[in-house]
Amino acid sequence: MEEERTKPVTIKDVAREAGVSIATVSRLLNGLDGVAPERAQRIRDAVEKLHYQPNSMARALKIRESRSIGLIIPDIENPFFPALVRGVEDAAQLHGYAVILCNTDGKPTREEEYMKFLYQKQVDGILFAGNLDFAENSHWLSTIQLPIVLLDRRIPGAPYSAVLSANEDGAYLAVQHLIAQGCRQIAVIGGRARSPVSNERLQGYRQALIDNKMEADEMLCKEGNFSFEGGYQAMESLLAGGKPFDGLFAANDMMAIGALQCLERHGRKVPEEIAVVGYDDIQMAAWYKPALTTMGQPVYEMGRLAVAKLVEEIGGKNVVRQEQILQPHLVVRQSSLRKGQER
Amino acid sequence: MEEERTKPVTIKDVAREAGVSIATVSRLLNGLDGVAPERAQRIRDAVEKLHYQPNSMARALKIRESRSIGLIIPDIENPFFPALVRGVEDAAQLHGYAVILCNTDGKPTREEEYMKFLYQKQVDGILFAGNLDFAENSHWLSTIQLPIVLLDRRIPGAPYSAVLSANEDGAYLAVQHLIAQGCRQIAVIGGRARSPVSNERLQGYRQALIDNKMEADEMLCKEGNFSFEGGYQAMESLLAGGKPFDGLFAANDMMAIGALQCLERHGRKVPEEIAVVGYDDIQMAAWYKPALTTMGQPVYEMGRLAVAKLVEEIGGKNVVRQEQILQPHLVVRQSSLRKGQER
DNA sequence: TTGTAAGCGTTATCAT
DNA sequence: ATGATAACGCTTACAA
Repeated sequence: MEEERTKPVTIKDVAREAGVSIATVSRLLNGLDGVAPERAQRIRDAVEKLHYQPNSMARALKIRESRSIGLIIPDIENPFFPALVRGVEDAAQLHGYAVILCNTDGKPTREEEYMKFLYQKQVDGILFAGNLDFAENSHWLSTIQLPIVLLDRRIPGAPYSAVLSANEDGAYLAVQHLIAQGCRQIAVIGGRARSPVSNERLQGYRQALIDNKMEADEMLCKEGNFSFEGGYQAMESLLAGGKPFDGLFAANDMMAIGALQCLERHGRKVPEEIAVVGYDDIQMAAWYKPALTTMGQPVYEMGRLAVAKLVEEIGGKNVVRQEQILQPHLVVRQSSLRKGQER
Repeated sequence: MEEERTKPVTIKDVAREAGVSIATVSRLLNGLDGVAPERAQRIRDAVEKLHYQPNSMARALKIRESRSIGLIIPDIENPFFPALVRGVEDAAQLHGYAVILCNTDGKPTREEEYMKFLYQKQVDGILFAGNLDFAENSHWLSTIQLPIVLLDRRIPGAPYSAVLSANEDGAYLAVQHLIAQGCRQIAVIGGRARSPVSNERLQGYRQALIDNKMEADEMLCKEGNFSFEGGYQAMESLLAGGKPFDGLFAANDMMAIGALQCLERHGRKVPEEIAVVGYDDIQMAAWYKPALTTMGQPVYEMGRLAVAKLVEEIGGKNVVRQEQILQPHLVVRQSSLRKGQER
């Protein structure tokens, strides 16, 4: 019935079909007024008939915006990130942006590669949840004029807006809670050494000890790489250290669960002997046994806010650098609950 | 020292800087031979000096390929998908493709919207892990000439290649295992009614019953929407049904864990009273207590293979439609293990 | 209100 | 070996 098309249909085809110029088609499609109703209808019919879909590459090239953003995260398999990604994706879609997902494994080289990749891809902006370690010796990053919003972290010296949660406050609350449960020797497992998130949480831990006139003990401070295995190993080493402790704060839930698993293997009772608090409130925290006390964060909301801020910066207005800091909240569960056991 | 640039640097700038024509620059950058070594070096220096990054939009427009692919999935927060996404992402990156991530919540309308969105974005191909009824959409889908590879599902009537795992076989093995553990009345919780994945697993369940001369009982078959809550509700309804059963096969781990939680609430012993097998082998399956017996799939590998196939189809060669079916494997854990308790 | 035409930054054809 | 130059599909002055 209709002719077979093999080439994609362009604005030219629509114009020809409707018997108008391509400029008129373009105007109508972009919602500019000044197109006669009668021709407007003819154009709409043609669009319909030919299944015309504008080529967004051509459009992007012309108006210099691709309507896509990059999202750089360490690892989508880390249970903290899916909810974040979801928030980003939903908000981006609402604003009409496509999201290009990039996993870096936390490797600085991959972070830099992806930045360049995204820049070439002409993304309008980047949501960055990495460590930016490469930036120190990368003149390149500062020369390009690309809106960047930091997600879930503040990076000292990086001149970008950020959306994050109050990690130091959160850790402080977590440790306060342990103390309120009667813990007197509180061990801690941090994430990667250079990670700002980890450092802030460690800082909150220390501050809580100080405010409660307790001593921070180097032997009770281990590093766990934010992973299950890291948490397990750290606990192994804590136990081997011989220094007694009755509480544990882990800088994320994965490590907390690793530690829990190790404690169980060693026959140590949680929370009776050792009370445990994690961070992030991943799904598993609620389902693990014992259920894990942890700090919840408005992750999805963080994703949304970050997109909103990025879109704002892309728009060019309100380019004030700004940190949006959300408050985490304590979720008390079994792993830290010693009922009426103050001493 | 150098002039400040505010506009992005183009191939023109490089050409001027190197004192050659843009054609020569383009040739060098595209690895075509026929550029004098001396000039080649001048060009490379200019590229370096100006931090030139080719505009991939312009390139895409010209050569009609965007080097990006779309990935459509129901929900990144469902623990099955992160590993899949990871496999896709890694492979895509290796092939030089950007991945545009799209969450649909399993809603056919969103799936269709995203398809069109991606088409406009000029993706070179789509990896589709959704439920869209392709028969209804075949018209516009066939007019656009876009390579599509089905991921983790076979969709009846959809004329596309697919990478998936043998769901029917997997379910069959799972149920066989339950029977080997002595189960005689095996209940089942399926996913969404329209989901091909769910249907195949239910089919495997039924076949195993038939081959063992056991009766499938409608009262022991519930639907759980692939979610934790769905599994919980389904078990609630199973228990309320009054029909006794001593085994459960759930079409995914989330539902299995929901069911486990419900069983625990009701004080039913697993695996002694009821043995449970799930599907997917998500992280949590190993850590839940009791640890969940489940069917593992080479998820990451599926992602990789799907990208490989898609890239192949984009390349235009070997456009034979093809199903790549990977084998799932049984992971026996505590939730189904009745030691020597055959009867 | 409408059309013509000049780009956007590339690649590729054609002379030279 | 190299350089003009014409596309690619779109937006947008500028003219009419």
